[in-house]
Amino acid sequence: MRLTAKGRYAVTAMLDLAVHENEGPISLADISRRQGISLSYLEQLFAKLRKHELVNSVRGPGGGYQLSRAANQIFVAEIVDSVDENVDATKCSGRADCQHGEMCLSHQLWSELSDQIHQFLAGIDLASIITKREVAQIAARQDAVQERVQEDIIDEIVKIPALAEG
Amino acid sequence: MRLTAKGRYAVTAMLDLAVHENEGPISLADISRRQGISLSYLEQLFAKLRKHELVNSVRGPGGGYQLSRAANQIFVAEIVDSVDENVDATKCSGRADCQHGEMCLSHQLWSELSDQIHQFLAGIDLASIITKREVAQIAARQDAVQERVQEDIIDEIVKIPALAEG
DNA sequence: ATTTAGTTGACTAAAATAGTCGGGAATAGG
DNA sequence: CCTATTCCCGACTATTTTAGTCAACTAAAT
Repeated sequence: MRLTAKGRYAVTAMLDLAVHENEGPISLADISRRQGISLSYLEQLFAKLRKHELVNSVRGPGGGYQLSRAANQIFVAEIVDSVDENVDATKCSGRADCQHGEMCLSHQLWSELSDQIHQFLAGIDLASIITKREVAQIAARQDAVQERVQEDIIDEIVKIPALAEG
Repeated sequence: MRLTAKGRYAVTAMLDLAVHENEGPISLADISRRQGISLSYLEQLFAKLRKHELVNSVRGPGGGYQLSRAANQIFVAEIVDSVDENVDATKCSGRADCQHGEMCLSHQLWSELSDQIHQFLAGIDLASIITKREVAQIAARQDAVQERVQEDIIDEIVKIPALAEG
């Protein structure tokens, strides 16, 4: 899972499409003007978004792009994955350094964390970002989860005898 | 919030420190060997981690680095922020394109999403990553949250009359 | 036909990434 | 004191990614 300006551009552009969903096809020129992203760069990004079937294209005058599905069925993780061409560098397949058992530990740990982040973004759709209240609700739930996690961690810590004296 | 290989290296190295927490100072040479990250690159990363007071250094033979706090008090978001030198490109301060009200909408939406991701990573500490069971528990709860969100979405969808026929 | 707008591919400037090199300074052990 | 180890620091470099340009082409609407 990678999260760069490229992914931000893609999500921003998709949000622009979602916001203007009921205005027919939206041209890249419009998005370029509104979001301050160069037209040619948008072309590259939308080539990938189209390939991954996140948008439909309409050619000719009055043409442009539309979301391929309802905004609440398009998730942030899909968008980011589409433009990032995940080469997945977290696997240490074939790496000479990564054969001796313990060595892969951190890689594996990161991989798990990475999955968490991906799942998190896979649960956020464009519609929920736009209707701000929903985002706030997700945030509230998220906070609740984290509070519970932290409580549990503290529980575990006090159980460790070695840490009794600090 | 950015998430690149650089941040992964930093988190991986910090996890290595956390795993070997009770073995005294850990040299960068050790981390380099174990994690397959070049020594000089680690030096750059640890210069930043030290500047942000996430690690302490011990010079001389037998020296190395140690976590500055307990592993359960060091959070992934801190590590990533330290090495990424957040220049925060999401704000459209001074941008000529971003003065006309509606234009900033997507930027703002992304900014909120970015905050979500940051909060998510700010709730995950090194210790909880290492004790795998806890990670699994977090994952399970995360799934539960996502299920609820998805259920809610489905609830909303069935309420939309226009979608009754598909 | 002409214009609009997507499609494609090659190319490029600038930045970030990942790493190198070479010298320092602190410190433990002999 | 000397030496090996290790952090510390800055300059330098190769590679990759980012972001963008350019040009030619195809589809469709008027």
